[in-house]
Parts: sequence; structure tokens; C-alpha cells
Amino acid sequence: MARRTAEEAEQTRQAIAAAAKQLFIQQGYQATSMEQIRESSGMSKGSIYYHFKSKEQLFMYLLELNMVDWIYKCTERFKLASNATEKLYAIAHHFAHDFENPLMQASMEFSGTKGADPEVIEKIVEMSKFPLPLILDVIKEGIQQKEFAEDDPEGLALLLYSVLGGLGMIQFDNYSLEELEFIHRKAIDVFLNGIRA
Amino acid sequence: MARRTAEEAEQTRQAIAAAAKQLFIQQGYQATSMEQIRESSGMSKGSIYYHFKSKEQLFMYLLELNMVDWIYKCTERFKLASNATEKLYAIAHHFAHDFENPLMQASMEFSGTKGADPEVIEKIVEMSKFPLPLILDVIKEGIQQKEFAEDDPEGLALLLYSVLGGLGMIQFDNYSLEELEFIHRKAIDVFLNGIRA
DNA sequence: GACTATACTGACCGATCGTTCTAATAATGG
DNA sequence: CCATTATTAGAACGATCGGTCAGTATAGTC
Repeated sequence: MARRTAEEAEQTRQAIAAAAKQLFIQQGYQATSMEQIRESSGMSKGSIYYHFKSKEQLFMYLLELNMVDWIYKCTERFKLASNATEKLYAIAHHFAHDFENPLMQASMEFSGTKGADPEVIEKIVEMSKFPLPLILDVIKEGIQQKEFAEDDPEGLALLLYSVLGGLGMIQFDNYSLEELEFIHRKAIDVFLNGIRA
Repeated sequence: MARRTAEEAEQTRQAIAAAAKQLFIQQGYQATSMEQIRESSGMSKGSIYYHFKSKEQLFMYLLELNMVDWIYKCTERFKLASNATEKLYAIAHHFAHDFENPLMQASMEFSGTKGADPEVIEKIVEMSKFPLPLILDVIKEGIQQKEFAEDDPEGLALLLYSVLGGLGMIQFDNYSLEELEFIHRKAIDVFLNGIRA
């Protein structure tokens, strides 16, 4: 079998991407082999390299997709929030539910890969910070609206990002989604309490 | 050259451990090869495997050493603190200065390794949470002494651990030690403000 | 229906992985 | 001083890595 229609080809591409994404999340970048991706996707080695020119590029593709999706969903949630405080809760909620974002873990691990293209590494490090500007904007808004006390917005943003990022990185295998959500909400509670005007 | 005195052998062992530690911190577990450790330590493959029976065991050895050292230093700092609040600052200070603790990153990455002994994985996951009990104790103390508001200590401990852990995991390549310390101090400021009695 | 570009296969590549093995040497115990 | 054993070196192992390539089959084009 060979030469599918363009539509079928796109399905193949997505099947590979989906399998790769799951494996990268479960095992990290280095621990996932192209052979595993081949097996899991049901496609052939050649097909994978037809659609993606390297493991690095495949990973990058997934990261970009994930980032766009993350930002989109987050701004969607923002529409329902009437002030900065609610937006912070929205972000926390988003982090808690973000079973896709574990790609962040993989992307941090990626940086250490030997022989990796330095350009790609820098790009990925850069990309891994994508939620920061969003958080920063909300905090600036909160300060401007007198919801939060006057303070260094950049520092606070970095702080909140670390909290949520840190929460996401800890091994929560034995926590339910409800518990996860609770912890993230509590994080915002304490944080808000700490910066309240 | 061969057969050194027991003392020299111990030096060899430590040289290997030191080289490995640095590499694991810089590159992570999987990205660090035994060949690199050999090159960096200046010893031979055979010597490495004479002292450590596998890469896994070498890593475990470093983790345990690191954990013991961490806890010791931390309890030392606690002696200078007169209340729970100061102890929290001490912990933050310790996290900020902890250029050794990045092993935590490597240990989280390790979990994903294929073919890794499940027993070892569980042991490492367990070990990676070692600062939690310490933090928990301090928070309990703070609540009991009415420094902090009545609240769920476990939740707060997990939260603070995530903050500090998260701060440690973010790529801070372009931050100075002063800035690092400042950020960690700020984290405690906000946290304390958020839980103050 | 001939031709071409596209989509895919699977065998194969050299490099590198963690690990093992043998041999050589020197400190140690008798 | 001899036998033993602890400690090192470094060649070699099989497995697996990411990646390539020649070949094949079909959808689209004329």
C-alpha cells in the first residue's frame, strides 16, 4: 500500500503526532524512541521521516501546537472572567486540567540532550515560558485596577508561574483531578491573599 | 598503573562521583553517558564499574548523598531561626543557594527511563520528596505558635514545596545569585503574607 | 493509458549506549 | 618474597539509537 489521498496523508501525520505526543508526555523526550513512535502509531519508519524530518522537529511541532492551543483556551476562559482575580483562578484551573502541558517537563529535559541543535534548544527554552506574558498581563491589570497591592509585576508573575509550574511537575500519580484542582485553587488563594491590595 | 591504597581508591570513587554529579546536574540522567563520566573523571570504564555496579546505582548513590547533605544543612540553619517564619526564610535561602539540588530535576526525568528497574524508580520518586516533611513540620509549628492562620498544613506544605521546587526548575541561566535569592525571598514574603495569622 | 509526484515500506546504516571481560599492576598479608 | 587480592585500564559486546535509502504502489495530471 502506498500513495493515499492528501486527506489520508494528513491523518497519517496526525496519527504519528498523536502517538508521539502521548509517549513524550509519558516518558519524556529522550526515553521515547522513534521505534516506539513507529510501533504506537502503526506507521513505518519511512513514513514518520517523510512527514517529520527529525525527532527534534517532530517534538518542536508538538510543542508549538500545544502552545497555541494552550493560549487559545486560556484567552477563551478569560472572556468569562470579570476581573484580574478571576483570571488568576482561570489560569490555575487551566494549569490543573492541563494534562497536555506535561510536555513542559519533556521540553525542559530536552535542553540537556547532547548533540541537540543549539538553535532548537534556545527556541524550546524560549517557548517553555510562553504562559509568563499572559500571567504578567493579568497581574498588571490587577495592580492597575487596585485589586492587588502595588508591587513588582515581573517578580510576581515569575512567582506565580513557578507555583503553578512546580505544582504541575511534582509527581501527582496518586491524586485525583478534584484534589489537583483543589491544590491549584489553594495556591491562588494563598497567592491572592499575599498580594491583595 | 593499578592497585592503589584504600585511600587512593576512595579518591577515585569520589572523583567518579563528583564528575557524574556535575554531568547529571548539567545534562540530566539520560543525556549523560558513562563514556562522558569516564572522560570527565579521567578514570577508566572498568574503574567506574568496579566502584559502582551500574549507572542506576551510581545515580542513586548521588541522590542519597545529596539528600543527607541537604537535610543536615537545613537543620543546621534551623538552629539560627527563632520561629517558624524565620525557618521558612531559611528553607527558601537554602533552596536558592542549592546548586546541588538540581539533581531533583534529573531524578524526575529518571522516572521516565525505559527498562529502568521499577523498584529503583519508586525509591527515587519517594526520595525526591524528602524536603516535604521538613516543610510540613515548620508549618505545623507556625500554626501551633499562632504565627500562621489555622489551615490545612499538608496542603500548605505541598504548596510551598511546589513554589520553591518550581523556582528551582525554571531556567534561570541569566539570573545572578542575588536575583535568585531575591526571588526566593519574595516567594516567602508573598506566601507568608498569604497565610499570616 | 503513460507519466509523475506523493505517500509509504522495511531493510539497513554507522554511532553510541550501558555493560562485561581479560589482562596488567601494585599493595597487602603470611 | 611469594601468593593473593584489590584496583585499574581498555578492548570488545550486543542492543538500541536516530536516520537513510532504494524501491513500490497509487492518486492525480495530461
